[in-house]
Amino acid sequence: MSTVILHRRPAKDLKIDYAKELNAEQFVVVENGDGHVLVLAGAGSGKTRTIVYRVAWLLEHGISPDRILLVTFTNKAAREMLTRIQERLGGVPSPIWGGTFHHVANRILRRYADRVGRTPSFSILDQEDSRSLINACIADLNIDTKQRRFPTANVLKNLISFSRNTRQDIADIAVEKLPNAHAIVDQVVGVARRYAERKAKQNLMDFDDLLVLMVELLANHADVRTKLQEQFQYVLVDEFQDTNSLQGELVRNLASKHGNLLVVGDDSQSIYAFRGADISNILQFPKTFPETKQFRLESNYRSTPQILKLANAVIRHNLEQFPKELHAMRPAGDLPQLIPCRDDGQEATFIAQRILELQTNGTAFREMAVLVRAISHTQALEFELAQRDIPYIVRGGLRFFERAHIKDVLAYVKFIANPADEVAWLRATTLHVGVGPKTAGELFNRVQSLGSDTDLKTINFVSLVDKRGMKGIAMFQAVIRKMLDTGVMDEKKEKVVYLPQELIRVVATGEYIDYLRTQYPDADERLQDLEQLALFASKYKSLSSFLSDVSLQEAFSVGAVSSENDDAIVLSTIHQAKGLEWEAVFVPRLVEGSFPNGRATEERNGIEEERRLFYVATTRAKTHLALSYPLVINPTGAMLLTRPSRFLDEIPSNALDRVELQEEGLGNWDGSERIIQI
DNA sequence: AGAGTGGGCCTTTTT
DNA sequence: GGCCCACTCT
Repeated sequence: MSTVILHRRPAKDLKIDYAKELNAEQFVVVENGDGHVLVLAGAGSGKTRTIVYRVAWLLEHGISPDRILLVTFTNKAAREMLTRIQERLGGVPSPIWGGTFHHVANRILRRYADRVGRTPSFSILDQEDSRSLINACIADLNIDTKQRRFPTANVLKNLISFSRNTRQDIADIAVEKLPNAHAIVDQVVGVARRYAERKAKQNLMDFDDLLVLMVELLANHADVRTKLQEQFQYVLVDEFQDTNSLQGELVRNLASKHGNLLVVGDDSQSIYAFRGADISNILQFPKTFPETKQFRLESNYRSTPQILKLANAVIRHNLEQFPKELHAMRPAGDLPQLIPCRDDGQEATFIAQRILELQTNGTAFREMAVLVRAISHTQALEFELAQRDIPYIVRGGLRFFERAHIKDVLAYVKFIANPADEVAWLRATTLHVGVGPKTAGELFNRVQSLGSDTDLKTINFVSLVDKRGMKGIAMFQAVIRKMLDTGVMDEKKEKVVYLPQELIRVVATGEYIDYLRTQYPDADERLQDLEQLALFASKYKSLSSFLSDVSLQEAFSVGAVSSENDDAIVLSTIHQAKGLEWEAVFVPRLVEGSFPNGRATEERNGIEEERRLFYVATTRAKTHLALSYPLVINPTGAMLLTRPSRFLDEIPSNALDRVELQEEGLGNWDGSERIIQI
C-alpha cells in the first residue's frame, strides 16, 4: 500500500474555514479522510455536506480534479455535489469524475470497448429493450411457454440481472426463486446464454453489462488496470450500503494503488437488496481493510425529535444492523399524525386539504412530498390534486425517456448510431402498417447478411420484403435515408458524424406525426414531448454521449421537463426520495400488502427491508409527518378490507397524534383523538 | 401465416 | 392504465 503525501498549502491560503463550517463529527472526517475510511452516517446527519467539503479539501490541497472519483447513487446527486463544490471554491478547472457506477463505467468502456467485445458505438438497453430481446431469445429457442408455465421475459430478466449483480450462478438463482425450477432450469440457462450472445453480436449492453464488463476489463487487461488505478488517487463512494458485489469489487480495485477509499453509508437505509445490493460490503469493510478508520455522524439536523423518535422506534425492530443512535439537534415540534381513513378517496381528500392548510400557513408546495411504496398508490391522490388545481410532480414509475413516443423516435436514432441494433430496428420498423415482428426480423437478417460494410444508403430494403410490408418499409427507408443525409464528415475526415438534434427533427417532423395522431388521443402533448427531446438533444454534439445520457440519466420525469423551478408537490416512490428532504411528508397507504408490500413479505429478509423503507420515508420529514391508511381499498372493483401496517404497531402510542376524520364514523378510538372536519 | 384488435387481468422498488 | 392472450381479418 503506497502512502500519498499531500503538498499542503498553509492553512491561511484555504478559501474555506472547515472547522467553522462543519460540526466536530464532520470535520474529523474531512481532515482524516486519507486511507481506508468508513463513515457511518445516519439520516440527516450532513452526509452530503461532509463529502462536499472533503472533496473541496482535497482540491484545496492541490489534488487534481481528474484524479478524484466520486461515485454517487444518482447522477443528480453528483451534479448537485459538484455544483456546491464549485460554488464554494469559485470554479474548478478540470472536472471531477463523478456520477453513478453505471455512468462512470460507461465513460470508461466507451474508450476500451474493443477489449470487451464491443465497439465504441455500443448501445445501451433499458429494461424494456432487454425484455423484448429476451422475448426474442425465448422465441429463438422454440420454448413452449404455455406448457410448463415458462416464466415471462420480465421475470427472466430479473433472474438474470440478479445473478449477474450478485455473481451467483443463474441455475442456482432459478432454483431458489422459481417454483417449478427443476423442470425448466436448462431452458432458463439457455435463454440467458442466448441473450448474452445476441447482445455481443449486436453491439449492445444492458445495465448489468456496464458493471460486469467493467470489472472484467480491470481483471483481464493489466495495462488498463494499471492506468486507471494510477489515475484515481482518491475514491469516494456515497450510499455505500446500496452497492452490490460488482460495485464493491470495482471501487476496491480502482482504489487499490493509492489506497484512498472513503465510503459513506447507513445500513439502516439499505433498500436495494432486490437488485443485488449486498449489505456485507459495508458491514465487512473494516474486516477487508483492517487499518480502516471508522467515523460516525450521529447528529441529525433535519428532523424534529418527535419524528426521529418515531423512526427510531420502528427501525429498532430490525436485528441486522450497526448499533447507532441519532441525536436530534432541532427543537421540539409537533407529534407526527396518524390518520385512519375510510378509503383511498378519503385519504386523498385529507392529504389535499392538509396540503392547502400547510400552504396557507406558509409552507411552499415544493416543501411537501407524498412518499409511496409503489407508484400506483398515487392514483387517487393525483385525481384529487388535479381537481383542486394543486400543482404536483410525479417521480418514479415511467420516466420521460421511457415513454412510448420518445422511445419510438429514439429507436430510429439508435439504429443510425448502431446499425447492428436489432432491438431498435424492430421497434422502428414495426411502427409501420403491415410490418410485424416476423417481417421485421427476417428483413433485419437479410440486411445484416449483405455485409456490415455495405452502405445503408445503397441497400434497398423494399426489395427484400414481400408485398404486404412493402409500403411500410418504403416509408421507413425514406426516413432512414433522410437521417443519413444529415451526416457530415468529422474534422479528421475519418467518419461521418450526426447531430442528435437533427436526427430527431427528421423523425419527429415526418410520417411519425401521422402515426402519433392515429394512435393516441393526446398526440399534441406527445408532440410537445418530442420538441422537449429535440431541445434536450441540442446540448449534445456527439450521438453516443447523447444516447448514453438518455439511457443512464434518471433525468426528469414526465411533465417535469420545463417545470423544474415550479412550486409543486412532489409525489414520489420512497426509493426515489432517497437522500432528499421536505418540510412536510405524507406516507399514505400504510396497510399490509401495500406497505409492507405483499410480495416482499414473502421474501427472505423482506420485512427488514420494508422496515428500512419505512425508516427512509419518515426520516425525509423535517417538521411535519403524516401517516395514513385506508380501511378499504378498491383495486379492481372488488372492495378489499385492509389491515393497518404492522409498522404502525411498532410505534409507541405516545409518539403519535391520532386524528379522527369527522365525515362518518370510523370506529372507536379513545377520547384522546383530535377530530378534523373534512 | 402473420398482422391487427378487443377483452380480461394484474399492478414493487431501479441503474 | 397497461399488458398479455385469444380471436379475427388479410
